[in-house]
Amino acid sequence: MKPTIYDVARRARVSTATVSRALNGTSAVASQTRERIDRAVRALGYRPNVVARSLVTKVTHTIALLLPDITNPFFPDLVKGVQTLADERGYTVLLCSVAGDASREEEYLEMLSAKQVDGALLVGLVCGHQTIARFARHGIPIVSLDRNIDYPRAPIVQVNHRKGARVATEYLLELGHRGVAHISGPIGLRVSQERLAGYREALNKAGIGYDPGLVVSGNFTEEAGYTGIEALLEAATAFTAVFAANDLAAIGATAALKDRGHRVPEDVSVVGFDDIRLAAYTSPPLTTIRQPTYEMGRRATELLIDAIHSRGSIRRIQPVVFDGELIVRASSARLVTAQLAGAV
Amino acid sequence: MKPTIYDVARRARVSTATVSRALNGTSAVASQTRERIDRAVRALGYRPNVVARSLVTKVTHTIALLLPDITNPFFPDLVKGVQTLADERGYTVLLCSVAGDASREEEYLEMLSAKQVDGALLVGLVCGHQTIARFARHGIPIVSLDRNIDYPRAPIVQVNHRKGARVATEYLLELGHRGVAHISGPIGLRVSQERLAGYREALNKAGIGYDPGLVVSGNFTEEAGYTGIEALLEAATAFTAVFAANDLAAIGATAALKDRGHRVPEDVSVVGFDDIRLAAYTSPPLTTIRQPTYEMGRRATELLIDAIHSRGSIRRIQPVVFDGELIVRASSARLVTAQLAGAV
DNA sequence: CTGTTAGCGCGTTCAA
DNA sequence: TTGAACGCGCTAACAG
Repeated sequence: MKPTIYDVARRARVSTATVSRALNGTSAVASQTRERIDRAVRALGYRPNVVARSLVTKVTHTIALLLPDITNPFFPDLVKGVQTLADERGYTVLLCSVAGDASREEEYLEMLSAKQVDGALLVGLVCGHQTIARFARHGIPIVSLDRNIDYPRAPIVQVNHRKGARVATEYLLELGHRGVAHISGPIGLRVSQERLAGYREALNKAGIGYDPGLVVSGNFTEEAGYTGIEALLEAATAFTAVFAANDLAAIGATAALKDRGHRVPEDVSVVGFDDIRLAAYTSPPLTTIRQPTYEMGRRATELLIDAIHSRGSIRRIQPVVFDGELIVRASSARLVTAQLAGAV
Repeated sequence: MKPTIYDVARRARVSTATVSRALNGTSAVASQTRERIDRAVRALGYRPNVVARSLVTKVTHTIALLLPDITNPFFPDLVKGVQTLADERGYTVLLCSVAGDASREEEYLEMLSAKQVDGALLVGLVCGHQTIARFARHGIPIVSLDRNIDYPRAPIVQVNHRKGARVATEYLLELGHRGVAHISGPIGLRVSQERLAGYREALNKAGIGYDPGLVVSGNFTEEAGYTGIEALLEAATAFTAVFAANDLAAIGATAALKDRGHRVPEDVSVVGFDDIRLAAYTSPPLTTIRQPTYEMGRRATELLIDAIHSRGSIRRIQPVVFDGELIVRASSARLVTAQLAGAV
């Protein structure tokens, strides 16, 4: 049987209250008493039962991290950031993959409330605002990452998708490209809309009219990038560059272009978004917008833990927004006149 | 305030014991009583406090997953497998990144015991056997993934590294290569040793003497692959192929070869190990040995949960070993005679 | 500085 | 089929 605080108390000839005080530093304990207790603890190999402790203190030192799918290359770095900061602050993290399924998200949220987690980090959830609000009303602090939510007291951390997309598109424009296609994410997602908006802003500023025929929507997968290019090629509107809403789609797009006999970047330039690890190693290496995912994970967790400690006394916080950074690699190149004739 | 079982009992005009029985199906309750309880539960939005429940039942329905570093591309799929099965069985997973640091591993193990997790999945830990044994003696079931441990009652899941390495090397040999270099992992790790052993077995079977000058050790990183090739080139022992102990190293090796003006695979063939997602997209796409990581995660978790349910009545289980699968891509090619002259 | 006494929210005897 | 009473292991008053 594992020793309890009672065993320690008996061995050290004190009350359990004193043991508790010695262990938690709650109030002063005579140094000789403390020593007797320490000895007893060591002799018995005693470790406080945190479940019992949580029952009375109401804190579990556990935070939940909800995200769609850990295998999305965008997430591991984020998780590491969360993990690292949680660790520094003495928290432990419960990982929940919700698979982009609203009902699963809701189930998990309910369970977390039952599990008495101290806080939750919500990444890219798709469930309705009221689901989140209901959860938050349980009194559990939340931080939303990469997703706007209505709940007023929840800090939000996100990247400036619009600006990143604009920078990417402007870069392509500066290289001389005029026919710039875009493979967007799911049209329902704010992220997709923002990136599309950034793309349009850049075109606008350059005095180039927006051509819906140059935009296809996908779902952030390689397949979507591939079929997106196919659709674009069918549509027959000429283009010499494509800005994909994420790296995976850009990679699929590159594959499709190659399969159709177009060289990247000689015939068509490709730019992605995210700078997943893979991006540096594709053929050709992918020009993209880097998201500081590790840092975002850290920052979001920091906000969450701060919120936990300030127990409700949180004023509405300004969203923390990170800027993406253009990483130029070999998948993009300056437009040359010969290229125009062969524009696809 | 969140409603407790007492609130439900009062509202349904029964005792808390009856509410408990109705909720858990522990023993029969009259259908009309049950209905009153159900109504009360819904009206109050009651959810049992699992912390309190755990204190008495001693089970938390939580398992811990300890691994070195989630950003290692080898892990996300594994985590997903774990996650998926845990979910199916009603378990939740606590993620712990131990960073390949033995003392951190030990700290975590202690904490997990205090947190009363029901079981732990240990992946690639580096701490001593006695540390694990001490933890296991707390009565917490463990499953070791990709790491042998002495503790007799712990199931082990692993891939046949030796066989995979042998298959990879044999493949290179079949392509006609004779000078096959190897970039190993840290020499202290069993994984590294096994893969090295597989490499040697293949050479042996082909009647090729083992040349220590063709083997350099790294640490499974791209950098290690890069510097490994540099060292190999300095050493001046000619080779036309290299088998890297993992994909990351293979990618680094490829980069180094290219930087030195050698073409892959025309001048040197490269084969990796793991088949991380990235492998299909490098330039050239990497030939490698695929590990069924998702399936391994599932299986390991299944074993763990079975162990939890059979509470100690577990006999020593045979290790579950998965075979790797050779995935041929463009980084490897048949040796041509012209190549021999230019062997590096 | 220390001990006594109450709970925290549940599951689980033991009677009825 | 139900309720009263107790205990899980711990922290938090309140005295002394």
